[in-house]
Amino acid sequence: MTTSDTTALPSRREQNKLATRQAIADAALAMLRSRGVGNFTVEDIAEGAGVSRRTFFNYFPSLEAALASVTEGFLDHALEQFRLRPSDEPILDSARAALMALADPMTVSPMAELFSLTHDNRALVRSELEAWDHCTTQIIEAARHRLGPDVNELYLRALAGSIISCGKAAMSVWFEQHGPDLSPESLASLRQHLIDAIGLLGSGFTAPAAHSPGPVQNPASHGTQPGADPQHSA
Amino acid sequence: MTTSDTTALPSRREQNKLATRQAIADAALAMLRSRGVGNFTVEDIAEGAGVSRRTFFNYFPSLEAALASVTEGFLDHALEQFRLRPSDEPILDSARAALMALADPMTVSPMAELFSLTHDNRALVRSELEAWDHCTTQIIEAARHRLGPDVNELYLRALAGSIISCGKAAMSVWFEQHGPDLSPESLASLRQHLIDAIGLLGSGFTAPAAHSPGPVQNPASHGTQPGADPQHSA
DNA sequence: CACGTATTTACACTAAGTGCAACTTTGCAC
DNA sequence: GTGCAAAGTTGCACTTAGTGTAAATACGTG
Repeated sequence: MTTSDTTALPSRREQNKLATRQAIADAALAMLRSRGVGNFTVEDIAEGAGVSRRTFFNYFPSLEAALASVTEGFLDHALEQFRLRPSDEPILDSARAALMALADPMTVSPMAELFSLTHDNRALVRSELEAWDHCTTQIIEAARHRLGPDVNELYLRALAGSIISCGKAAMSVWFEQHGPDLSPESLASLRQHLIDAIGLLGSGFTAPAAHSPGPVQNPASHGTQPGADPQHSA
Repeated sequence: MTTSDTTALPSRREQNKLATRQAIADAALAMLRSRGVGNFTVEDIAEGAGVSRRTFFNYFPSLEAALASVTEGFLDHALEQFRLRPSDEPILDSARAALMALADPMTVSPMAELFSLTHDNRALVRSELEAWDHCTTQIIEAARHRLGPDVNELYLRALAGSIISCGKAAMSVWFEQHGPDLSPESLASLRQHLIDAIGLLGSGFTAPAAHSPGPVQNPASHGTQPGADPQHSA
């Protein structure tokens, strides 16, 4: 308690660690930008961050992990929103609201860049998957906490996994359509994809629909309205 | 086309390759069994398979990949079942049927062993995730093929991802409850979990329910029936 | 059997990741 | 400020992963 700060004081040491970590992550992204995937080493990143190779490994277990920290930040943001939702809100509504926070320019920007730069790399994709998976377990924890200790474990995991899958689906479709375009229109489209995906989840995927259903107004606030007729055969 | 065989003839060379691949995968699993995760190298596996280290890398890009081939085989089996379903069947019904094939002793056995042996390894888990993810894209392809080229891409991806998530959830809950127990009762429980998970998905997760709802008879054959009342607020 | 092609292997090399001990910085008490 | 202990950084040595290349071996076919 040297200086009674307004909010949590990370104590110089913590601050420095955070700064170093960020410097490394930034350097990694910079390398990715300038040299392209696979054309630089951990040593390059360390040098770019003004730190020794050994220190790099004190912060990240691998080159890929350093890049995946972007995704982690992205997802942590959504997670935080989720935790802030009132606990009597239907879970899918909370999920929708949390995902909505991702469609903010500042938040998607690094993610979109990472998307466009990695696209086709094996090891990178693995680390991305790990980040999404970690987010899933966090949602499970948050939801368990919200719903009490007696919730059906299967319900919890299937739901959390599906929510994440919907988020991933929306992101990937959006990116495929708009690339790294962050214009308001593009972001509106991302938001709509997120809404639609959660809508599909809430209605049990009863409406295959045709190609792009266009910006349908969010059908109902309590997203679980099932589609009118379950005409999903060919 | 040297010999017009009844079905695809793998031609000695192909056979050998397959055999080598299998020998390597087997050796990897054997090492995992005998030494535990992290206590053996690629060289050990190669030696165990009677093959050079370089040859190992001709077949698998990493040690983890060799182990994940178990998971791949497991999921490929389900995928195959999925592709065999009539194309006018509701997708969730097909998914349930395909997942059901996983609850066969011969099929789960290696998977269950892998589960029990890896449990807590970082790199291993990454490769597992990759396998599930690969399966997701395969489902997307299969579903796209089934539903025609005009399906909403978001629908496709969100659905495929959710199906996989439900399968994963069922597997993990089952394993946590039963460990590597492959008795008929245990397998019946796995089947029920898979049915329940797809049921939840089909009904838009409208029923948090309490702990273990017990073996509910599969509610309806056309799995997409939404729950009676969408009462999912608190 | 002989020949062309596919596969395996040995070898060499770069880079990942880790343990350890020396060194530097920070937080804190006096 | 000075000193000290704890936390963090670095260099070094070492094992293992993963890849390129060219020689050797096995296979399929005439």
